[in-house]
Amino acid sequence: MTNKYLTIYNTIVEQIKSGEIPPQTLLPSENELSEQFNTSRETIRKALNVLSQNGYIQKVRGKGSIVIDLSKFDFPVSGLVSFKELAQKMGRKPKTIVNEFSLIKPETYIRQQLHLSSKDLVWKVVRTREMGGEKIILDKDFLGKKYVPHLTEEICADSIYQYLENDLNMTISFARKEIVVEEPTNEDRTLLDLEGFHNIVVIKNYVYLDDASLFQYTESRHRPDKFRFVDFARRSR
Amino acid sequence: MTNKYLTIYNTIVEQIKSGEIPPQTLLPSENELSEQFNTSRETIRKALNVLSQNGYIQKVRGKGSIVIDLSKFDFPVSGLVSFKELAQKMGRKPKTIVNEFSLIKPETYIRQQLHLSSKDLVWKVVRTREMGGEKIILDKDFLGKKYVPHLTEEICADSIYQYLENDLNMTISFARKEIVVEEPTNEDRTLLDLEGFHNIVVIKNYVYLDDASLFQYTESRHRPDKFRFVDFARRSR
DNA sequence: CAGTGGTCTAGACCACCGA
DNA sequence: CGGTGGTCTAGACCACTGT
Repeated sequence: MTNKYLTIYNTIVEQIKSGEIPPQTLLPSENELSEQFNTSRETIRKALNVLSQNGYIQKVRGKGSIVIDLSKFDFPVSGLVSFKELAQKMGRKPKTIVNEFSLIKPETYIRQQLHLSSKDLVWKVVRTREMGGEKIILDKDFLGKKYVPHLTEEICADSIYQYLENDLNMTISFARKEIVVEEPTNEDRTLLDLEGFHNIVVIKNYVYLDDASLFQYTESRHRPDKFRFVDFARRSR
Repeated sequence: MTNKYLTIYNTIVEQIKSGEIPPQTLLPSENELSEQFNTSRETIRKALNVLSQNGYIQKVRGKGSIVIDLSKFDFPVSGLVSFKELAQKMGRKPKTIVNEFSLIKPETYIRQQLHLSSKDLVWKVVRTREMGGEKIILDKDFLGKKYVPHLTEEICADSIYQYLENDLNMTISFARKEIVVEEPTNEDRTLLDLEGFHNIVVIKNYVYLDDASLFQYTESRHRPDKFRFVDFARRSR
C-alpha cells in the first residue's frame, strides 16, 4: 500500500493524460474531491500541490484548479533534460567509451569543489558518449574515495549510478546544476567529433547524498547542436 | 500581517545565512520548533518544505533536517538565473535599445507558439540589452493583442513586465523555458556585439497568466560568454 | 452572497534511525 | 527503545471570485 495522496495524484494524472479531463477546464473543487476519494481536504490539497508543481494544473484562488494544456509540448514539460537522457527515452542507447580511469590526488580546483582535505583520494573517470556514430558528449566524473571505496573500469563502461544505487545502496538525493558555454579545450577536440564547432556547452553537476554530503562533481560537455534543456518554473509568489 | 509559515521560513533563512545555524548541523526537531514558534507542527512542516525546496535544508526521516552548505556557491543556489537578472542584482542596470516595435500579423511559427487564430494580431518587440558598453542580449517578445490592448515604445524601453503587473494588474504565474544553442542569424550579428562568436544561446520562454492562458512568447538571445544558468534539482523520489 | 482555494490547528498513527 | 520526520484527519477561519 502506497501513499494516499500520491495514488490520488496518479489517478488524476491519468485522467488528464487520457483526455478524460480536457485542458482549460476546472477540476472538481477540493471539497468535492475529498468526498469522491473519501479522504480529508488536506490530503486532496497535497495531491493537487504535486500536480501543480509538475505542471499539470494551475490553482486559482476563488475559482478552482485549471488543467494546463500539455499536449502542445513536443518535449517534456518539466524537469531537467539533456540530450543523453532524451536519447535514452527514445530507445537509442548511447555507446560509452572509457578514456581514463584512475585514482588520483586531486588538483586544487577539484578538491575545492568537493570540499576535500589534501589527503583524500579521488576517482577520476573520463568517458565519451557516442550517438549515431558521432562522439557528442564528454563526461568527466570525480568521486571521493571515502564515499566509494571500490570502482572498476567495467562499472564505468556500464553505469556508475546504477552501481551506486543498486549495489552500494547509496541514495542520490539532489544536485545543483550550472550551465555555461565555453571554448573547447584540446581534450574536447581530441575526444569529441567537434568538426567546425567553436563552443561547447558545459553542465557542471554537484551531486549530494541524502545526508547532505557532497560526494561527486561531474562535468558533462555537450556539442552545442545536440543540446537541449527544458525547465518549468512557477513564479516565486 | 503575513503568513505564519512564511515568516517562520524567513527567520530560519536569516539564521542560516548569518551563520547562527552552521552548515551540516541539524535544525531543532519539528516538535521543538512548533513550541519555539508557538504554532502547530503542520505549520512548521510547511515552512521546512519551502526551505527544502529552496535548497537550504535536506530532510532525513528518522534523523532531522540538515542545513546545506550554501556558502561554497558564488552564484545563486536555486532557480533561474540569466546574466541579465544577475547583472541587475549586482546593481548594474542594463541599457535597453528598442530596435523594433510594431503590431503585426504573426507568421506561422509565432502563431502556433501562441495558439492564436489567423485573425489575431500580435505585438512584436525587439530589444537590445547593453551592459558595460557591449550589446550582449537580444530580446524578441511576441504578445497577443487580445491580452495587451495597448502598448507603447516608451513602455518597452522601460519594462514591459512592470507595466503589465503594476498598471494592467496582470499576474504572470509560470513559464516554461527551453535552452538551446544556435548559430547566429544575420539579425543577431547586426544588433549584437558578436565579434568572433560562432554560437548564440537562445532561451525560449512561454509565459502564462494565472488563468493558465499562454499570452507571451519570448526569445532571449545571449552571447555565450555572458551566459549562466543555475538549477537546483531534488531527486524525483 | 455562496463557493472556491489558502492557512492553521491539535491530535493521531506510521516508518525510520540511532543508541 | 525513544525520537525523528511522513501521512492523515476533521474542523475552523480567512481572502478571493463570480453572480
